[in-house]
Amino acid sequence: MNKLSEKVKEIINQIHPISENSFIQIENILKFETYKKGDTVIQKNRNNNKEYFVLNGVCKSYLINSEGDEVIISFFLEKSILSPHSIRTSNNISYLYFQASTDLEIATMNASSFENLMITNSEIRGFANAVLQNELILKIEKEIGLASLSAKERLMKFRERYKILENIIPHTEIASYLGITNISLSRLRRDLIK
Amino acid sequence: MNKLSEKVKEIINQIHPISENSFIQIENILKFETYKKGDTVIQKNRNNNKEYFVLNGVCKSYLINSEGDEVIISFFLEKSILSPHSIRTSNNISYLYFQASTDLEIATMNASSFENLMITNSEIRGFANAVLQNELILKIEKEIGLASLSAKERLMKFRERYKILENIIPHTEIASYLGITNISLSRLRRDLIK
DNA sequence: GCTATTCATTAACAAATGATAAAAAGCAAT
DNA sequence: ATTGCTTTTTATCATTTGTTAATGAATAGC
Repeated sequence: MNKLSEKVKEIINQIHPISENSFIQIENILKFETYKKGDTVIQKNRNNNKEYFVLNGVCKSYLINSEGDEVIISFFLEKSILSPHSIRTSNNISYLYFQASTDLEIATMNASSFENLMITNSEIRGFANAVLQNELILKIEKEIGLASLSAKERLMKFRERYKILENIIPHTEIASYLGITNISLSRLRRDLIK
Repeated sequence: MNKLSEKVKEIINQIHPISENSFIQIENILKFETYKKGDTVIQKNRNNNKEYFVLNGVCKSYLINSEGDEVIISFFLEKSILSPHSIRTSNNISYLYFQASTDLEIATMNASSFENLMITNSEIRGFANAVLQNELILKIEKEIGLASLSAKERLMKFRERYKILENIIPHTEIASYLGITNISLSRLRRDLIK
């Protein structure tokens, strides 16, 4: 097995361990892609029929709000899975942008092929459900943070979860993710040094 | 077909129309329950193996944050579907509270039976995926609201979506849902009268 | 190395939101 | 109707966060 497949296996087993046999079924439909920093991985309102594993680098998802500003929804670090196809598309049309925040190495699967594996293999179905659960748990945690924590507390939590990002990603994007202005972020960074 | 089944059919077709034949498969596993205002529908950390349709009344989901406060996550109005089992439980253990905000009429399905229908019937699978998508879309919309709108704008959006709620639900809960204090909510209500 | 450009910080002030406390309004039980 | 209890509003003041503008730091391209 090549090194990249190995990494996919690691990601899967970290979320929901599956048998070697089940993994081989997944491996058979894996493809690999690379993106340069700034490249669009998935374009909003365009066709998309893939599932994604982030093997190396950082990817972000975002939307444009009614005032025309980018709102960062999520960061996907190395060794993680992008939001599953079933919830980020409707009729294969994406309703989010996904963009490479750094150079990216990615593994993909055809979403229909994966859906077929899910149907026939209960282990893989279990894995897919675990991914869905994790997605929602993350969203709820973020929601609770936005609804009930101060900006300073949100930044502290962000630092726990996304240690490296603060040195890699433009602060404007981190601020957007946290729901504050980049000026506020700068102020909080100073306050937290003390 | 009884009136309650009819209502379930309406809910399903509003989200993702399915054939009469597919609906009958669902109807076969429907059960009906009622709750009094204030009753717990699903208890956090307890076993749960059901899917839910809200036929009448309003249900809320919430969590207790680290400061011990209730944080309202969602409201489920009449003719809607509770967050699907797959994403609100792990090994059938719920990680959210669901409570009746008003007297409730509910239809339930055994989640495992429904999963089997999903596996064998692609229409029902399509319906289930549509429910998942809607769930995530709602979450993202809420997230964007919390991250990029003022409290006043969030209240205005809330009023568009949940017209009736402001006269039914304690304002403390609405405030919690909006991520503000009930005092702020009261202030905003006054400001918006002008 | 230099310049242009973007990104991050700082300052000063304005606006929004929170905290506390008290008053008013609504509601339920008698 | 009266009492007691809960919810909502109002007022005052403190704190947080946003806005605008200016400065400083980092970076890419030449």
